[in-house]
Amino acid sequence: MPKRGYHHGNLRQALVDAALMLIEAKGPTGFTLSEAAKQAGVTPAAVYRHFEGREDLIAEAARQGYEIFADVMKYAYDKGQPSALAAFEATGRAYLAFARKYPGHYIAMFESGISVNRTPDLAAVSARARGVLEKAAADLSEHISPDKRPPAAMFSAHIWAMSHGVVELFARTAPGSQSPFSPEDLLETGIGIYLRGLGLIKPDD
Amino acid sequence: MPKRGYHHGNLRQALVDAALMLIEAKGPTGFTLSEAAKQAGVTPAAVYRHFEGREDLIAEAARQGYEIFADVMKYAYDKGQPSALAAFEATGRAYLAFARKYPGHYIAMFESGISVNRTPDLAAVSARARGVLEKAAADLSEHISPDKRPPAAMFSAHIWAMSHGVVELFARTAPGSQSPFSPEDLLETGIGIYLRGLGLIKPDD
DNA sequence: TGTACATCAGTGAACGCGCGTTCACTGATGTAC
DNA sequence: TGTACATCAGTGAACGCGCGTTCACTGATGTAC
Repeated sequence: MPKRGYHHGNLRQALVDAALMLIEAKGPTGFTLSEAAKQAGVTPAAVYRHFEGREDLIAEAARQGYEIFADVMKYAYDKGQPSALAAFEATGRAYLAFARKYPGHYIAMFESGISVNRTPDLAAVSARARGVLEKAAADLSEHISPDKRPPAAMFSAHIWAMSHGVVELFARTAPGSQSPFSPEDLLETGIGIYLRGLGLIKPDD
Repeated sequence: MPKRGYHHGNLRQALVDAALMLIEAKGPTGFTLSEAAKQAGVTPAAVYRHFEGREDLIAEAARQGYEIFADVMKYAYDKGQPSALAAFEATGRAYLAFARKYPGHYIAMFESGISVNRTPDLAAVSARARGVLEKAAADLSEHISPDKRPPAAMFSAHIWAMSHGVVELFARTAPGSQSPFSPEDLLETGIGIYLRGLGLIKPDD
């Protein structure tokens, strides 16, 4: 911690970080402006130099989350190239890894109730994230014979839903309490079975 | 609305109903004891004749939700008999139907942050609900050759996760805004592809 | 290099609010005789 | 059938609390000359 005089130096980001910690620790409900300010070593009123209010601060936390999320997904996608299948599976793993590594961001993004259409910024970055997943799905979709190919947006939605469901139901609780399987295993096998259903993995592989 | 004297008559249930309405309308955060009391036409203090406090009231709402949920799932399961496949698919549809029809209960159960282990009652009824899904999965699992059969608890978890994900991501927003597919279609096709992956549906069906 | 001044980022006191909860109370209901 | 009394379900006033937000302010910083 650098010495701190009257001026903070980087209060804006310090507040976002504090908000993320609080959200992670106590849920989006538990987060309060005052506490975030206190944790950043500053009066509640100081927050208003940098944000319009409580909601605005959460939105910024979510925005940064989407930014990281989109990057992470893109990186996984690229790494899986040139195999469409490998790229797709990698994004699935990346989803869960993101939720685990950035729980505060994840909660701000998906559980805080802030709308993705709150600001153009937020809408843009969330669209970018969704775009990566849909691109991965579209690539993969090329390998399915056209007559039995579901829309790419549909199966990217399936995978997104399963990933989100695994996070919410099985990755959030005390380890091992909810289910005998790790979230990673659950998602890996789930996606595997699903892809087999699409004929993209050999039945006996 | 029956006439109301000094005594309410059925305040306990009236409070639960008010809580459900409020939760549905404003999320688990928006719900307050005082407002629920007001909506039931009663002083906030009266709540304490029937509940230990705010949390206790939410827990009761969740408990009633699990009760309905378990019944609904069981009914769907029974209706699908004697076909294990039909029974399983019916429970999937019932899941989504429940989330749609009882949004307040659903939120109280899965998004309010109350622990299922809060009381023995709550734990029991939630276990009953999960039991139905696992039974349906176990039945179905009989039709998979033993050497390539995943644990029943695992694929019931897969389906639960996908169902929950569909509800959270696609069934909660303004109709049609989030996705070009209806949640029902999404879940139906998703489960279909998944079951095909397990070899339980013919590849070209 | 030194000084005057504009700009900016924080303070701290105050606000009104609605919350959950408590308490002594009172009005209504039901039951024993 | 009537009366006394116990029980119960509500009232209403009060509480302390922490919240988000506002305001006039002041201390620190940077820049023009």
